[in-house]
Amino acid sequence: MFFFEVILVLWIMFKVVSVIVWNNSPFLRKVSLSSVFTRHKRRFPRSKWEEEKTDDGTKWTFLEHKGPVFAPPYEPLPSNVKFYYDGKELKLSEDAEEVAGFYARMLEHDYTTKSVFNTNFLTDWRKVMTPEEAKLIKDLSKCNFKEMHAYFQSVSEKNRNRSKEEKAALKAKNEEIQKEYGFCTIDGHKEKIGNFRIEPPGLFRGRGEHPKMGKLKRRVMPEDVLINCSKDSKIPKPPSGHKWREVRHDNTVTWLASWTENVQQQAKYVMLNPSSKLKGEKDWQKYETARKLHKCIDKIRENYRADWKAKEMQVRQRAVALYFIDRLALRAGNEKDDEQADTVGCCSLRVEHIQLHKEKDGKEYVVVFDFLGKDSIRYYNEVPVEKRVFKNLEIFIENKKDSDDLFDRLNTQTLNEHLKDLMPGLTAKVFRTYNASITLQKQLDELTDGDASVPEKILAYNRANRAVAILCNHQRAVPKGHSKSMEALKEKIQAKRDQIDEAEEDLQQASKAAKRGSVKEKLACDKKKKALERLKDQLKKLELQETDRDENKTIALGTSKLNYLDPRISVAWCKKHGVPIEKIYNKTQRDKFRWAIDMAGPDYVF
DNA sequence: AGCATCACTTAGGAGGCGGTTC
DNA sequence: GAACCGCCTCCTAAGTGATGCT
Repeated sequence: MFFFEVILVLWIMFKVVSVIVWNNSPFLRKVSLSSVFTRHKRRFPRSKWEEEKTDDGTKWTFLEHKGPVFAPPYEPLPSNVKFYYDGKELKLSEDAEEVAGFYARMLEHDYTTKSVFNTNFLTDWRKVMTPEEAKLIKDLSKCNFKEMHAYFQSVSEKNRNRSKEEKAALKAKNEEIQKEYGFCTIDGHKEKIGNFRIEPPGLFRGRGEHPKMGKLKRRVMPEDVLINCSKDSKIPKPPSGHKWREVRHDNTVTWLASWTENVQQQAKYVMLNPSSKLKGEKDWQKYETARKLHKCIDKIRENYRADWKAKEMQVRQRAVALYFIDRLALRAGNEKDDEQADTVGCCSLRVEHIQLHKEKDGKEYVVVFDFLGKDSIRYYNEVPVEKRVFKNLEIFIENKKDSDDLFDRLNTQTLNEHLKDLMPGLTAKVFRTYNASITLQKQLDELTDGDASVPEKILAYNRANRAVAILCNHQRAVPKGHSKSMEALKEKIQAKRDQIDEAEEDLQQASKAAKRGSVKEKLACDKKKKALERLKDQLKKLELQETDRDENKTIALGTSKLNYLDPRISVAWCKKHGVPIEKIYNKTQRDKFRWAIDMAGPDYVF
């Protein structure tokens, strides 16, 4: 019976903590009493039924907007810009010309060297041709797009060289559109919309070896578009002569408009900007879930380590997968069909993606991961693991082909179901958020010297950020001309050093003169001292810049900053160390994280 | 149960812009 | 005052995970 008392006490404690956490929500402060009450009711359902009834996933009660902005209509080429087939000039029909233009623009891109891209393009292009055109044009290598390509280049050149007035006029026009279509009214607040422009037609640019690359993404018409808004709002007007596919009033979703894209048959949505309350609240919740994981992570780790010895193979696989997700911040790895690029995450790893080494480079039980993850970004990592993990992996790959699933008894659904039992709201992706944020916090503690200058502190911050980006495998292409710009920087540094040497000699002379000399000479000496100090400061700055830039060349910091790092950690660090928040977050980021900037004091801990 | 669908978050690249440097 | 360069914004693809449907 003691057992039940413990459970009861724990339950009450949990409830009390929930109320405290809930009432600390930055989003609650300006909310009316009635909605607090609604929320309160939602947190304390009297029954399962009432929970379902009240926590019905309502996202808004009023939503009004002007609908999306459509891509401008096609402008035919000037008649002097010609297309040739098999050496002969050919005037294309408008539709065929437009699609040819999509290809012509990409002539210098890598895509046009890929046969999948070219085949898909030709197939789809021929579908929009007139029967005569389609009869003639059967071989892409006989197509000459060069004049079209040159024309587009000249147009963008002209655009770049627009006069000040033209640029200003264009900017004003864009702001006008932004003002009219870029905002909506949701529950009494004016909020920015994220993507209010409908995607223009073009050629599908899948990432990696995508089987659909080069296919035609056709023009979206109002007749394709679903509008979502309040019944009692001003319903957006479709462009004249057109009508919407449907107008609905679904307040259980957050999108304002949607359509289905024709290449992959995927829904696309017009949604709110990250600065909106709706998105901010969701973001805050995400970090609160991750903090909850922090509180029980030790238990969960214990739990999966124990499961490495489980009798059931499914449980063992689950435990090893979870270990990878936790320790290496791997993604869950949903199944994919073969209409997409072949990429994997943890649960979809295949035997061919790992190598087992009993010993490698002096380390025992090393697992080498080598696979393409999201966006076909390569994940390569040599990881020494516990012996038990290693032995399990040996069992998992026994009698399997390279192309077989490593975790054949496991998928993301079963994994997430298990996680839900360990902690409410826990899914595989929470581990990524958790490990990213906790890593930032630990690294900041470790790397920040309280006495250092602000630029040095910022370097420390970037290094902590970088540690997270490496953990999450956030990569980018090496910027064009990186090595060149590094050399230039090195030269600059050398020049600065020479300058300093010179200035030092100068100063020595001046100080000699000052010792015996006049007031004037003393002043001159002081001046030189200051000049030297300035030079040294500049050198330090340059050297910091050098380290920062080189360490960063293949690592993208933005993704983790935007999606994985609890902003309150960064805000607290800034406040604690006197670093202006603008040094860490730009305008967009400050808008997105306003809730955290307002909320976190210097003592916030994740 | 097993899938398809839906909604929403996470992701890197392109291209423009604005600051810096010569 | 032009060239250069890095950063920022926009864009949209590619994930995750819940829910709906058969």
